[in-house]
Amino acid sequence: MSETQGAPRDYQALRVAIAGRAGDLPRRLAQVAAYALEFPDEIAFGTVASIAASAEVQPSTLVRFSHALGYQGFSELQEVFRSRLRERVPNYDERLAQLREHGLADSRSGLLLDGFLEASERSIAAFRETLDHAAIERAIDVLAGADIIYLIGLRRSFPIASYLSYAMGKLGVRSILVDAVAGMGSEQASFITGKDAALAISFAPYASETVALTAAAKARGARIVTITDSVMSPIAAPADALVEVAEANFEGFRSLAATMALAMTLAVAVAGRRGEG
Amino acid sequence: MSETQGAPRDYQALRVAIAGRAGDLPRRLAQVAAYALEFPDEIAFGTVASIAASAEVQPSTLVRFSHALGYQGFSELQEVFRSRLRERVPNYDERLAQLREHGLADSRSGLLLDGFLEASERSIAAFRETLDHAAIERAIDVLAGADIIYLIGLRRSFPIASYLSYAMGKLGVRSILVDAVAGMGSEQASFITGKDAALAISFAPYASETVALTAAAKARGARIVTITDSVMSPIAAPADALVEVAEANFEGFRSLAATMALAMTLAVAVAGRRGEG
DNA sequence: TTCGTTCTGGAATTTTTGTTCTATTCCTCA
DNA sequence: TGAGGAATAGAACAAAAATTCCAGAACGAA
Repeated sequence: MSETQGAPRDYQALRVAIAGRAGDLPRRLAQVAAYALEFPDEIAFGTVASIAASAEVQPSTLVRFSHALGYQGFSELQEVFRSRLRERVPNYDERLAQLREHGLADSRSGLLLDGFLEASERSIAAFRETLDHAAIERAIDVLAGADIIYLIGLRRSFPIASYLSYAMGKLGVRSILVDAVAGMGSEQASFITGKDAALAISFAPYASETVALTAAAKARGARIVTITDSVMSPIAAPADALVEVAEANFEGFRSLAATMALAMTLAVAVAGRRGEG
Repeated sequence: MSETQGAPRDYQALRVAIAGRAGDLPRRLAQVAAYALEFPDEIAFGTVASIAASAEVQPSTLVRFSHALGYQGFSELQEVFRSRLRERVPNYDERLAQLREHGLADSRSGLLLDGFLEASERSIAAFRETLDHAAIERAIDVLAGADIIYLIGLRRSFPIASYLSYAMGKLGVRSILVDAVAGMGSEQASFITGKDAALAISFAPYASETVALTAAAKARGARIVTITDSVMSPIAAPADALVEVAEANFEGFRSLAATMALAMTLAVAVAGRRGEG
């Protein structure tokens, strides 16, 4: 019966309300407030029990928190968090309309293409969020200081390495594409010296040749720049500079979009750095 | 206990699965399939009862639908629809905030990276708007009907060709990567027959070897699929199927994002088409 | 048509979920 | 230092949810 009044109906207003009251809230409620602002998606989709566990409070605390903000119960508060996601994912409706317009909505290849395009978008978005700018600067420093850059990337990473080879060639940066055709890889790599650098690119499951070539380059005194998907990667350890890229995948194939943009950046930035010096 | 296996874990893959099976599904399940593709938000947020009412089916039908797709229950399917909203692509304002947060706004490499990432996004968006679905279907038809697929792409297009070589190898589609190392290209291409197809990729300024190799393949009776940036391209004329892709560029380097997604689509679609037949 | 199989609707059942309640703990202030 | 009041944890409960089950309808094959 009784109408809920003071409680915000939309997410942005709720954020302001939470932030404003966070100071004079009891300990556990303040804890929930901080959690809510940091993990809104959890609040939107979780259950009282799961959120409570994740925020390390009791389920009843969430209900008290909701009451404190003027809601009748937790469900009412949760509805506001859900509305935020309902307020249309950007472009989503337009994209759907496009899909229909092109008659793709019900063809397999249309959905495939859409899936790969979206995986690329997600990769790019995720890379923006997680990227470590300092790491990229270090990578540029190492590569700009090198005499010759050896590009090591096989299988899925080979397109990246070969693109770098093309771009660096165009920009006048001396580089050698180490391809493992007929065991040539280790021979090519044997010319590497302490004045050079190796740019190793590898993603799970890490090609063993890439790991071996990187280790060999390191052993010969070259500096190592690594592009990979995790600090646990076998080519992470020898790296002087490590850039992490986590690509989204679709149908078992990972996007290359973020890594490719990173590769372009490195090539242009290294050329630029040298041009200055 | 028993693990769910065949069922897709991410939304885009699930869409493909639903669309693929919609044809051979019983009446009410097909009705749910159509509803799910049209109102994914409802599935993500609603309850079995509310969704059932909205889709005009019985609650049990939703559970049956989930089972039909390989899930243990409706909740498992719903989780996939929720993941779509969790992984939503941030909008422009959020991106700007990220840029500032990372302090990239005033470093050269940060701006470079942002520029290349944005060029990729623009390419993807533009491709979505201009794409010719029928052309892609024709390309898939030609490639699926071929005995061996010869992949022709040099310079900037070489990463695409080499990626296709990798993906097709993984998918069990016979292909040969024509690389022009030491003039080998024309020799490799000389084995091509009328049962084969050539997939030629080239963008302005078109590499003369690519043009020559494509013409040679055509002369030997092979069917030609072309990925290029204009119908005026020198490899457009001999094409049996032509897919146009216009990539955005930044600092003189064109993105590869849209072309790469197209390449992945072709590889998976061709493998899928062959799997059926 | 008849038989057997698959599909469907709706109620019954079980599980999960949100909320309430109360004993206990933690502060604050005299 | 101890009384009084607010805050909290955790169990108990009631409501709502997902899932299962089964009788009957629809469908396809013989």
